[in-house]
Amino acid sequence: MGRPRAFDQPAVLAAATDQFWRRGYEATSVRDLASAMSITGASLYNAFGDKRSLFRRCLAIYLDTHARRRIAELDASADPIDGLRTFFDDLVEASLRDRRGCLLVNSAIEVAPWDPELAELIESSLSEIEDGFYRALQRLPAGTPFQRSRDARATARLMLSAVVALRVLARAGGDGDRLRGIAKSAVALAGVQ
Amino acid sequence: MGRPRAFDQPAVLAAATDQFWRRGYEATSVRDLASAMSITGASLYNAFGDKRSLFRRCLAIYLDTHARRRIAELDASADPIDGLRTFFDDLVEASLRDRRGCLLVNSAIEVAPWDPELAELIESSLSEIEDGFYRALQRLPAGTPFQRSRDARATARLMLSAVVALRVLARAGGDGDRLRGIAKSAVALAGVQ
DNA sequence: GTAATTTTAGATCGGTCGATATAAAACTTG
DNA sequence: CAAGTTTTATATCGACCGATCTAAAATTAC
Repeated sequence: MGRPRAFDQPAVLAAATDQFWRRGYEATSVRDLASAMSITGASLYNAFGDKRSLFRRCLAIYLDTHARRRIAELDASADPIDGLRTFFDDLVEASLRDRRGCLLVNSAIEVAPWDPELAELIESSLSEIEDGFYRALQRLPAGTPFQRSRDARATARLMLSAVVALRVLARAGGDGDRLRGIAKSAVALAGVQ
Repeated sequence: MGRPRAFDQPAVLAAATDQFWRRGYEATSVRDLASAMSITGASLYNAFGDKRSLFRRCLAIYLDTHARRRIAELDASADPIDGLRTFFDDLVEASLRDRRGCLLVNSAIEVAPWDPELAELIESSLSEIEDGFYRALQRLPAGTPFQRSRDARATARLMLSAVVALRVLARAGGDGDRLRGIAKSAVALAGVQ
């Protein structure tokens, strides 16, 4: 069986993800990655293949541990409006605390135009978020002011926009008031206030 | 006073802008730029200084010729709702036709976190867009359904979100239905439908 | 025409890029 | 312990990075 790996795979993948998340794909060199992961370049190529393959694994892990978790919480909320409010409030808080933005959104701009396979992964993740909002809107009681006036699919798409833009603006250094305004309006789309 | 430049400055700046717009800052090399501008590397450095200075000029020109133009048209519209509808319909059309996204939004993600001076330029441009929406909302007649129920500043911020996200999603290859749904909901924020 | 000035073109600087070759070190299996 | 296998560390590959130097070409002012 040969010599076992000396490093903890999930830990070094998390370190690589952090690099890609902060710096982006192009600006992160293999040496940056190896240094952040505390392994050598040879070990990196040996264990993960080339830079792109490593990025793909990091993005997939990110989507599982960050993006899908929030949607699952929204689905699990007893009241959809409470769920939406929690979703956006948490997202604003997290975005103000951590200015890296969202690896999914960052990659949508930097990677998707040049990598059809990753573009498909990114596209399907965005659809998962949109669909999560759509399900929350469908759960609204029949008498809610929302139902009479708006198209649930189009509204879910504007909520997805709010998520994307929150992450972009937070990464660019936007102040908290703007982010909170976006969140407030996004929740209001569901018909409250 | 010496030999005059052989190239057309606005034209080569437009060519450089296109490179940065399509490929991003990091992935565009000085040789890529010189080739696209049909000048040599030495001429580039001679006329525009280093890569960052050239980028700064390209971004400033982009903001003047693309971003501010749309806001001015919104301000000039007779009916604010018509103006908003035209704004978003045109933006969707342009985004589907041209998948480069928006240099401002792309730069907000790639450049702003690492360049405080450019971050300030980007931030103020985003504010100009937000303020344009705010002015349109303020122009709505007093009896409009919008005025009673929503906060104009927060609504303008969600409209800004729609612009940002439209550009991100278009660059990532999102289909037209999603983009049109965002535009529809964004216009509906003003109280119609 | 001459001198001064500026832009050209091409070569090249040290440094870093992604990726790999080599071989020593470390572990499993028999 | 010995054979076999895999991971390590180091050095290095050719290519490209941003930036600059040199010198020829082109134009001005005098």
